[in-house]
Amino acid sequence: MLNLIIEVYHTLYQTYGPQGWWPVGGKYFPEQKDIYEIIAGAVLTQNTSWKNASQALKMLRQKGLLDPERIAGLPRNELASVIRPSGYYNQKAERLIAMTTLYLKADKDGRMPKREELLTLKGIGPETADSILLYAYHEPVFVVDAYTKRIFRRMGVLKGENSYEEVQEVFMKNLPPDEKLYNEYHALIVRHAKDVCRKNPLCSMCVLRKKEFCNYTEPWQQLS
DNA sequence: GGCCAGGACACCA
DNA sequence: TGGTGTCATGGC
Repeated sequence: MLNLIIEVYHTLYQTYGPQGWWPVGGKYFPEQKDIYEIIAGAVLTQNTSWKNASQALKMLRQKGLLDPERIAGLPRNELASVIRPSGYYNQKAERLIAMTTLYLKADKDGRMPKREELLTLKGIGPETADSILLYAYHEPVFVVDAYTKRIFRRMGVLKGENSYEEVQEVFMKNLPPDEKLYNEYHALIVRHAKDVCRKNPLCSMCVLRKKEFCNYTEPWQQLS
């Protein structure tokens, strides 16, 4: 299992190369985007294409609102109308204001928000919380999403484990705690799922791995 | 014109 | 716990 999870990473990286998700940043990449912008992006992209989310970010920037102090004090309706392109704008406006308030509180204390704190906010679930910790604060936390579960279940790596934390544990036990690795791996999974998984009736990994270990068949294939 | 995206939550059995 | 409905725009 250990080799498999690492091997898949290398295969994906060799196939697609670096995905350039939120800049790896920190001391390694000084041009890193502002932490707050990454946080806002994480909320705005929930169940939404990055194109739509970035449109909303652009609107915020144009109006000079990509600023936690201003967003925290903005009426929900006003914020909602600005972030409209990201969809779910009423929900997201409320979530973004709550998230921003927590960000400011932590920042004032010179620290980062804790995972438990993030999860107490309505609308911040495990994936968004971990995305914020990983992509904004460079914490070595593996981000699990629906693609991860689907792909690795098809491959047989995941079997019974279903909950977010269970799946996360499988990856973190089998990978070194390297935030740059986690950053790239998650982005590569999303890239591959979009490129191949969705368009191919067979397991996506079959394409990369030449059907060496995948025995997945779609339900309609089992019938015939 | 239908499908779905870098989710989360309330509600129900 | 597991399944389903809801939130909503814009790109393909």
